Amino acid sequence: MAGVNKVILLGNLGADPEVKYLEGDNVVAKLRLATTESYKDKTGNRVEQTEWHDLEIWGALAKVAEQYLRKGSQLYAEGKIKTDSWQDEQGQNRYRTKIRVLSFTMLGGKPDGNDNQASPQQSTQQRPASAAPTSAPKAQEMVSDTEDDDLPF
Amino acid sequence: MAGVNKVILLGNLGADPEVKYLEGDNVVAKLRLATTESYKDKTGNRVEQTEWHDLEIWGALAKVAEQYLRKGSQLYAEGKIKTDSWQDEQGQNRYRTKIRVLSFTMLGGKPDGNDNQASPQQSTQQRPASAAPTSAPKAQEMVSDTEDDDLPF
Amino acid sequence: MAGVNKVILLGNLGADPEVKYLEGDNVVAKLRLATTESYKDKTGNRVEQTEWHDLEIWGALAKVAEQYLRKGSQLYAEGKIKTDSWQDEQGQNRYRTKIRVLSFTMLGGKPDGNDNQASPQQSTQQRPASAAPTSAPKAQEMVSDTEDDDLPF
Amino acid sequence: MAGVNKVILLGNLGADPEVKYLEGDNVVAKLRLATTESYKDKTGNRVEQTEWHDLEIWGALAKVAEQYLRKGSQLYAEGKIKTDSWQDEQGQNRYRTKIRVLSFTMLGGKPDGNDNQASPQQSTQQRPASAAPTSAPKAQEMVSDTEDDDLPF
DNA sequence: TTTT
DNA sequence: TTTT
Repeated sequence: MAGVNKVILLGNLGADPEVKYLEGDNVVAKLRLATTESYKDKTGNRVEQTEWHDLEIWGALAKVAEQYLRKGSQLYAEGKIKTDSWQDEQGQNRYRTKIRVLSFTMLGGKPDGNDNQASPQQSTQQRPASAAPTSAPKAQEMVSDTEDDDLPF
Repeated sequence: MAGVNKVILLGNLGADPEVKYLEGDNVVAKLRLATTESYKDKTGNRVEQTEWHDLEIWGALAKVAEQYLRKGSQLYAEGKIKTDSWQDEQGQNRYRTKIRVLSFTMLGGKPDGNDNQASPQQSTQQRPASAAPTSAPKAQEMVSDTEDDDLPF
Repeated sequence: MAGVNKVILLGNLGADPEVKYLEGDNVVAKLRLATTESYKDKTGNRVEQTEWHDLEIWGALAKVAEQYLRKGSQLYAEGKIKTDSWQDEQGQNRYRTKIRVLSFTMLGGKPDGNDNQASPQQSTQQRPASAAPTSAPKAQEMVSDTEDDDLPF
Repeated sequence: MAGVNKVILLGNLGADPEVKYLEGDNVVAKLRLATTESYKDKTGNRVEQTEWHDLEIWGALAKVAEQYLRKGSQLYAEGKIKTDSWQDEQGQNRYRTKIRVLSFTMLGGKPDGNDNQASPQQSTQQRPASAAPTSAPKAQEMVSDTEDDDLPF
């Protein structure tokens, strides 16, 4: 049966995106996103609880993330849950769950550091010139993974 | 900042719920849910990809799950992502991600086995009499976690 | 700023889809979907409240709806809210809100009538032969609007 | 059958909230929220399309909205669709759809006007003293409708 | 007008 | 380990 596997997150980045350029013009960006929930415990004290999420963004979307997202950025993201499993050296099953982001939009949060946004020059330097998007979306657009990418997952 | 951490799943149970009655009248039900996605690969062949999710349900909701859900049941669930982390014996960081279900509704899928639904007697036997819900929801209602439960997580 | 306008519905169809074939090979299917909520009022009585939604599905998705959905079908749908407004003959502002469905999946609900599913022959008769999908999705797949359709809305 | 009727919106307010204090300590806040979508048309031009939504917030949540939300505020909101219908003087069926907000969180967007947030004094003046919340949430918390309110809808 |  |  067709299923639904949908995640909606709104939070802040714990660090700048980590971007890797792979063979075949593939790109992946990894993000750490914190979602904080605040509630009152039974004694009436306000408690904050933060959950950290590993996000993975592929393709053209990853380049947008690289260009616009920074540590501290406030982000709305939609995606799906993916759990990798493997056996470690001790023969034990290991699991790691991440969110495959399919679309996101940057919100008003102010990123960390001096530049409130990386200059195109800067980020171009970190990647092959051929990877430069010909028509980059603006910073505050909803960008979507077209999923016509034939990535190996 | 207040965040959003929301998961929406629709799939089928891989096994009957595992229910544990804890001290202090707490109950937890653990479920394995499969969400299957079907798409065409680049050669035009239809491919099915199944993702397995660990669901955790607490309190009165867990009792409803115990009573009505079975291996094969089709389920719509909403909840949030929670990742537990700890150090194993080798001192390595270990992670396990689950979905804390906050509401669910059972869909038309036919559960496995002879009884299409566990009899109240059966499931009552597995738990302290005091835990019997005075006014159980019907099978196909949207049931919600009130979260006034002060559970330790 | 980029926004989010997302609707998630799970309910039953109040009638068969109404399908119209337009010029230029466009197709639109209109559905009426009921979502029922059940809760206890202050006197402890269980109350059911049903909300009716106007769904609109375009393109290839509409053809899938025509082929597989029937009065009574249980449906999970995602889409976005669209409100049309116009002035009536009295010069008053009129509004009508509908859900533009972008993907859906048919659930286990049993449709009405003798056939539990319209035969392809039947539904083909109602539309131009050229509109027949070359590779129709199966009934219980998640089908998505590609939105490369350049429709006038 | 239990259904799902869920709306997720992220956008900006077109005006300050309109708040009404009703008998029996009930409060309702009405908001106009714009969600903007941006895409490229077939000629490659970027097009912006804005959808306006009527939001309705009840009870304690309404008071938080009154206190913190302003024209221009960026808002994430969850709720459900409600359509009112009635007959007008000409005997015609009329419909009006709104979103009953069940939780929201204010994002980083800067509200319009001189004060970036209404002072408690200001907003207290507009309402009966008895309506003052004893322990107001902070501006950027996710606030939720408890729905134990027995409102007539 | 659906469903349980 | 589910489902179609």
